[in-house]
Amino acid sequence: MPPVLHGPVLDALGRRITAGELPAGAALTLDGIGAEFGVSRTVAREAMRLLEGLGLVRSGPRVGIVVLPHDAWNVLDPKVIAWRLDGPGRASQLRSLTELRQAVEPLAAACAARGATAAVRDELVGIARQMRKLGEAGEGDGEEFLALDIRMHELLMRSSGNELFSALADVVAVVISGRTHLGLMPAYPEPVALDAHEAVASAVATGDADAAEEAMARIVREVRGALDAGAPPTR
Amino acid sequence: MPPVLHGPVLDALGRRITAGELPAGAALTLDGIGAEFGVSRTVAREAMRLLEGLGLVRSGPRVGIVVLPHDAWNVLDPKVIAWRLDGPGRASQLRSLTELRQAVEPLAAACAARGATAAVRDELVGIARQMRKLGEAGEGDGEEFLALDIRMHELLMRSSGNELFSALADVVAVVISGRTHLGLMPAYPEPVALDAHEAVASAVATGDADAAEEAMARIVREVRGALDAGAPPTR
DNA sequence: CTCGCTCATTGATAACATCATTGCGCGGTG
DNA sequence: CACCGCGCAATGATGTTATCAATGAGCGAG
Repeated sequence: MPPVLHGPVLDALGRRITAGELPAGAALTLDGIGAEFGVSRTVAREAMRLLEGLGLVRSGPRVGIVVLPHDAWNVLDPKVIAWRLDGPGRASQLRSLTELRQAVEPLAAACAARGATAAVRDELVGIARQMRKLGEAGEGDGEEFLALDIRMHELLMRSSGNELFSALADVVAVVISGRTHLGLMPAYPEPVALDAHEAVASAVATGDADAAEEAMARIVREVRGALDAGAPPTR
Repeated sequence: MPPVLHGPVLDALGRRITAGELPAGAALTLDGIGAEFGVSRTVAREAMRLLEGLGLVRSGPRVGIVVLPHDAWNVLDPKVIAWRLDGPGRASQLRSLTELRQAVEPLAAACAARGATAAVRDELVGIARQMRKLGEAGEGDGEEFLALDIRMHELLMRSSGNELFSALADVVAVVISGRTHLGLMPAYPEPVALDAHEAVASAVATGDADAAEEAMARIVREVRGALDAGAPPTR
């Protein structure tokens, strides 16, 4: 894919705004953007349109491009989420997203238990087995364990039969990855987490929706507990 | 607000794509769009960029603008949701969204019970009281009852203290409204629904998170049951 | 069958016209 | 003299058009 010119501009501005470096009410102009990034007004305009579509800015004659307050942002858009997970609000964003996971993943697991294909059920069981092996070997904070963890949650979300849950699969993947790379992951995972992952896999494999939901709720509760312990609420 | 020129173009194309009128793989050209809507290439391009940002299309030199398969769409974006709630996939979209509500609203209610302001707690109790009055008077399918219903759910989502839940408040409002206007609302609401709404309000008022969560789960279960009865699953 | 050419179509820039918004200054008034 | 309202001009977005560069899909030649 050719690196489209407005891409870097959009990215830079998006980061600045979501990081709070450009606070609500701050004003930009197309000429200013064009001059700073060395691009034409047209490119600056396209980046601005995208930002407008994300609810980050509003533009009007004479006023230029004004940054909107954060409650106007499309906080569910993957781009916005990615930007915020990079900036200073990382911990807070991780907490919000984990809360969303807490709401969605148990139900998604229940749906998957009802609708997953045989291939998916098999893969889940295999993943859970490997996770236990790695976890008991002290590789609970390694990349391989992380990949399995992500794969399992992604499989569950995408097999839920609900496109809205599927759309959240990438977000969940980023959150899981963020937790590991923030160093919140113990080298030896809590046995309760390994048990719960196995329980989810076998519940989905046998089509037991209630058990899958309950086991997944245990997983997410543990995640949230670890997060709170590592970074106490600052609200 | 001045009717920006690319707005109608974006809207029309978005509807066509989400409605399936332009299937995945269909190709457009900027000149074609410009000619059809009587706008310049620049405006057509801006509309296209927005569509690209929503994951509906991809564009490249020589290939024109190609419609992407639906699993690339930003199905959580409010614009996409609104379009799909209008088109032929309305019932299916309503089911998906209700499932999302089922996941999110109970937890949001629990959070609200922990963090809502005194003013919000009072308003919730008042709303529940009015809802019962209207419901028992046979106004359960009226606009006034609908407005109260929406207001209550919106208040809860926005008082959850989680911006991601807040962002879903509009979506929930549209879903509730859609249910009424699809004629799935009984003139006399189920007494269980009125009871549950009152239970949520009083649980939040007293700060009982568990009770709020449980009562909200009852509400959403009832909603989903009504939806399934009115439009049996076609998956 | 494969390589390479061609041309349609997007990507990007520039110059220009238009128009809404806003802030400032002018004049009138209490 | 202070204050308020009105209109005007500066500003910057919106939209159009023209032009060139880049690219890649399809086709034709070898």
